[in-house]
Amino acid sequence: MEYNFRETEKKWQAYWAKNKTFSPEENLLKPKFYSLDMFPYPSGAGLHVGHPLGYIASDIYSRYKRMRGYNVLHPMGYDSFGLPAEQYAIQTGQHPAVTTEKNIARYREQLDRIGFSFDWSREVRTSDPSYYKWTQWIFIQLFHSWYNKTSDKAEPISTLVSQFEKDGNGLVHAQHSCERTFTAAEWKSFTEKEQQQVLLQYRLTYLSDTMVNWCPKLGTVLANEEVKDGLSERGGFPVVRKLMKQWSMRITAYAERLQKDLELIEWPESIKEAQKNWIGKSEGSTVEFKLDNEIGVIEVFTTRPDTIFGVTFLTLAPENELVSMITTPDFKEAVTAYVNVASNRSERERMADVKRISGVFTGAYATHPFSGEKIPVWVGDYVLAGYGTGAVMAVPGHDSRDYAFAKHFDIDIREVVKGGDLSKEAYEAKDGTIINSDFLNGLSVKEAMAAAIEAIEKRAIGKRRINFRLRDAIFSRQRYWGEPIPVFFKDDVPYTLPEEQLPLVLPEVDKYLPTEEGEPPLARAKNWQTMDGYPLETNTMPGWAGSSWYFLRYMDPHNDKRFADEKAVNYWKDVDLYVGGAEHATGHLLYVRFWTKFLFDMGHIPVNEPARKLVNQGMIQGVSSFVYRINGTNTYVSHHQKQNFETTALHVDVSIVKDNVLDLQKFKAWLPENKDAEFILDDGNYICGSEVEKMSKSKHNVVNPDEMVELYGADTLRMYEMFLGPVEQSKPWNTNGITGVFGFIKKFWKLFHVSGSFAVSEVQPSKAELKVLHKTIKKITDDIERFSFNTSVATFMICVNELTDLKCDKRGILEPLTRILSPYAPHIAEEIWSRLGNTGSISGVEWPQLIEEHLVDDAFSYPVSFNGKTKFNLEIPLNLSASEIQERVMTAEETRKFLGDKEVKKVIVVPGRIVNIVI
RNA sequence: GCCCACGUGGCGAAAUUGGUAAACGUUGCGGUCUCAGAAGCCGUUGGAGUAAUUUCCUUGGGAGUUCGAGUCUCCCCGUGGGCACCA
Repeated sequence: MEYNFRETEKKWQAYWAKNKTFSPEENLLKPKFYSLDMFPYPSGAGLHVGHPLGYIASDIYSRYKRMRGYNVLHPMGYDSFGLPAEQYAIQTGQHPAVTTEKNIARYREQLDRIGFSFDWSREVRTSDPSYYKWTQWIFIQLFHSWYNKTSDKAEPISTLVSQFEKDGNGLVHAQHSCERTFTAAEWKSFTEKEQQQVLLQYRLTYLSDTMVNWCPKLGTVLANEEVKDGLSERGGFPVVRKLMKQWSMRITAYAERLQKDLELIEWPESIKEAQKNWIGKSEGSTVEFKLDNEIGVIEVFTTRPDTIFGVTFLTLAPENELVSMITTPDFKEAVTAYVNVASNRSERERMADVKRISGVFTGAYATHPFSGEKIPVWVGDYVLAGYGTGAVMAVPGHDSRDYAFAKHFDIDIREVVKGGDLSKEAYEAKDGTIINSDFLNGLSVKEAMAAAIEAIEKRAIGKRRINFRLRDAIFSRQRYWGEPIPVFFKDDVPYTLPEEQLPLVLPEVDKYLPTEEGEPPLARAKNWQTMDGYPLETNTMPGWAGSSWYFLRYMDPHNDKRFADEKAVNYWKDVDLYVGGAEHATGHLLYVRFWTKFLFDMGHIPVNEPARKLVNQGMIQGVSSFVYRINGTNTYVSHHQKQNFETTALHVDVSIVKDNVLDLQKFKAWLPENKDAEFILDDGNYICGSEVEKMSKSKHNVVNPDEMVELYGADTLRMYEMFLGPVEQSKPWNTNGITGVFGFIKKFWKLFHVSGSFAVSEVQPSKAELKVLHKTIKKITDDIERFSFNTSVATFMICVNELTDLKCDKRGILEPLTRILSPYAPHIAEEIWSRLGNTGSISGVEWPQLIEEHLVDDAFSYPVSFNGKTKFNLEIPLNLSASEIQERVMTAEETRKFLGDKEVKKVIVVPGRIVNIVI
């Protein structure tokens, strides 16, 4: 009679696998629902209790949608290229493919035990050649494409070549990095090599000398989002700026669309906001300032053209080429010294030093285009070479950086927008009236902006312009464990491999380290370096390449003719529900949008965005335990006495700590160096310190789900993880409440038992029982639709308690209840479903119908308060449905008996709630 | 510095459109069962007053809108996240 979850869960997991219960049908007439989880990187630490949080939520939703008649695609796979496997390989000499395979097997085993409804026949692995064949194929498509700003989409490179042949590049409106202009005749006179070099500067993936984030310790370049505060995200090693020949992806071509299309998708505001910040669109104008002595002009970019009359100096970035040209002899020495110091400072130093103001006067002057005033030109490292034009018009009155600079060097500060107090700080608000500004006087900031831009354009000294903070994404990595870039070099110019030669398989190497000459590990491979005698590219792709299109591969994962068949792509289209962590906001989630838009432009897929709805699951954090070692000794001091000593806090494995008390025997056995450890105790116990942190192997705070499944079963684990709180919220893992959920499963099982044996009654349910059932159906349906699974668990508990009180044993109630429980606790639901005499899986059964009449009470009687005093009970006729009553407006006549002669216009009744009285 | 989110019992939390705040679980306390324990089961558990039906207070702080505010508006405080010399 006791519910045997171990046996039952194993039985049904085997059943699902054998019957392929969760493979979607080949039925294109049925509506589709594509439910996707971000696939995991299979790390050596195995799956921890944080991973399943999002997977459980999407699994509940997927199972629900299946019962609602949708053809559901719910796949899972592995993001199996990555740095940890490679670093492990460097240390042990073991091939990353071997460790990855082992880790995947472990993940799979752990995932299976939780009872997910994944269609494993569609599993993908990014490190599998049959998969990365198509990652390489997409790379080749990007290589052979350019971004035409006129049509506002990517086009084949051939359309660009024909424009060059017709008109040269003067009229081409493209996203590119080509600095020369040429005519059609010149184009035709170019050698093959010259033409290829030009084309490279237009391709959507291109090779160029780029300032990159070089991490010497990791021996590789890193993308901007892999660098945090001048240190590598993985490992925390210093990162320096370095000029290197690198592949990049021209994501900047899509900046505008990536920003604008955020409006079309149902993603969390915080993610949209993060992407907007990252893209960093700013609208403004360029302005030219003519330099004295006919040297030329300084072009600046400003978002505040309205403050142009407040300009009292110009500042150039130290790297700006103009600096050496304009500096007058008197200032040469100082300027050269300053530029040298600035260029030698590392990115990290410059960031750490934001507060320090530095700069130097060049001796040169420019003329203000409107007032004709002489404006001094300075050099300052607060101006970035890589943004805008590398030069700014300084308006100290209305920009805090210019203000600080002017104060420091005692430069004139001029007020041109009314509203602030310039003796204290710059007035940056875009709100106020323009003063001291000639033809702009009296206008608002907004009006002045438009007027100033108009005047600038009229005089042809500048143009309206939009700048983006977004940079092109560096695409090469000097690593082994990644997709080889399908490119060879002829005459130093890159060419892509013929598509029929894909995949370009990762070669074997003797060591996973760079060569002595500093070439990437792939340069070690024998019989690899050439393609018809031409050398192959030895860089590999970054981690995000494989994950930027995997959602498409699941649609048709075994196709070797196309990344996915057209029919499949047109049916499944895009992801309806995407669940994953918010840490990918400006990485994966931006790149997958970029590649989707590109594939859409080229006509390969019918959608412009990869995922309609995104839900971020929170992180389940670990509670780390600490021991305190007295410095220079092998003595550990208990938490409360540690302030008396100089100690170092060390992470200790959470499995040998219970309620903050350390198991001393286990601690001694844990690590060899602990064998002779001594302790200073509190009341005979060693008390550990604790802290909430991210779960990770190195912090020894990882809790695996296996243990929970073993103790309480998968259904309890699933419901408990949901019960912990909203899916979106991060929270530390604790098992305090799990007995409550475990008790629920047991009580539910008990409902089906009469004196020890399984039985249900065929008697018609009572009114009260039907009310409990339909209340629950309504609540659970609402909860699932709005992704509020924690409240569902509470609802189930209330329902079971009420039915237990009613001693309900009727099939008419218990059978539909089993159905709505099945997405949450599928194993016990399947078992009951089969014991009730049904064949087949409960997962294909229809979701029970909600009958609203059952929710209506026999009589409504509401306590009503009026003016905080008058109290009476208001009764409402029974013959109205719940929704009718909700909207029912009572007439004055009906209410007069309660409120006497007061003039009551109407009374609004909300079932179960207060009444609104309008007088 | 800028942008965003959040702040409710001892704890995790609920309150869906502005409508009885604290559902559900846990912890603690009391009881029942037991040789004993585990597991069940029953009662109680925001604060204050009361012998008691019951009354008053309470959603970080302050103000406002409203018949009515945890929910809406403004200011302040605190926590978390994103961006960070981006002109």
